[in-house]
Amino acid sequence: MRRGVLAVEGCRIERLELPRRQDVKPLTLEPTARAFQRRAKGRTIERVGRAGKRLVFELDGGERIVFEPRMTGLALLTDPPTTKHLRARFELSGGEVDELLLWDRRGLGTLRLLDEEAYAEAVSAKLGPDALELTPEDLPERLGRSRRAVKVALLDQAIVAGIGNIYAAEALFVAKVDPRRECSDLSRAEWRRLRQALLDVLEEAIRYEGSTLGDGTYRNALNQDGSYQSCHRVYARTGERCGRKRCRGVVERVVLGQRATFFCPECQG
DNA sequence: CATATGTCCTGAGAGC
DNA sequence: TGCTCTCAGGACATAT
Repeated sequence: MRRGVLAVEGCRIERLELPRRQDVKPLTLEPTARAFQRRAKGRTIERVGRAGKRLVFELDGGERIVFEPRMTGLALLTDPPTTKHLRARFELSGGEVDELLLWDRRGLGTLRLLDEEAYAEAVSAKLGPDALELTPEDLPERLGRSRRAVKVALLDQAIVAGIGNIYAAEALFVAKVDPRRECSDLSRAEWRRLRQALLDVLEEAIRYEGSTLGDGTYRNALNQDGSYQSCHRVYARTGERCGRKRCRGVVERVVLGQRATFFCPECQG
């Protein structure tokens, strides 16, 4: 998502529109709309960064705009999937593109404008190391004594930042680790495999521009489908044969920590 | 302190 | 057709 909107770097925010409709709940904003618009206006977006799953627009002057898309939020440079769920429109000047749109069907996402202190407190301090920069020691150090199911722990952003439900399931499959296993039961070798699987799966998914599921949730910044869904080994493949050579298993679905979890009970020991 | 659960919101698809 | 039910790239407040 970050790569798709890199073109807004160097752009100046001329105006921020926050469309409101009575048939959808307004975007969760901090601070309030007027203050947000006033503080954003005239600022230049110096850099587009990322904090786990959040998109971070670093402004001149040190403030940051943080977009947290949750399930169905998108950042776009072109027309969104529907106009009904357009949540914000930044009118830009002086750069490669002239607008940045934030769209969110379910509206669970948030948009915040934070000074450096608030950012450190409300964002940085709440996130563990980034999943793409995990060291071999991070997982065993942070989870080695936890009694939680390993899949639930991987989704905890304070442990590791950036892992979502699809990629937790896929990485556990690649690493041959049962998602239901208690963290404290995993061996060093399993933690090592899991780290490598997370890096591989996430990097591959980024190259494929994410997973567009059946309801068309995730799209890239140009409102095009991602293609990683065709690479899913277990996610949403309940009842299908495990793709691993010589494995006779069938993909199962269980619920762990309120989230659907897919795995092969045969080869994920 | 660590871990579990309910809740926020909208729309698609299944089943009757 | 129209209804109800379940489910969904997530995170947080609150309870235990």
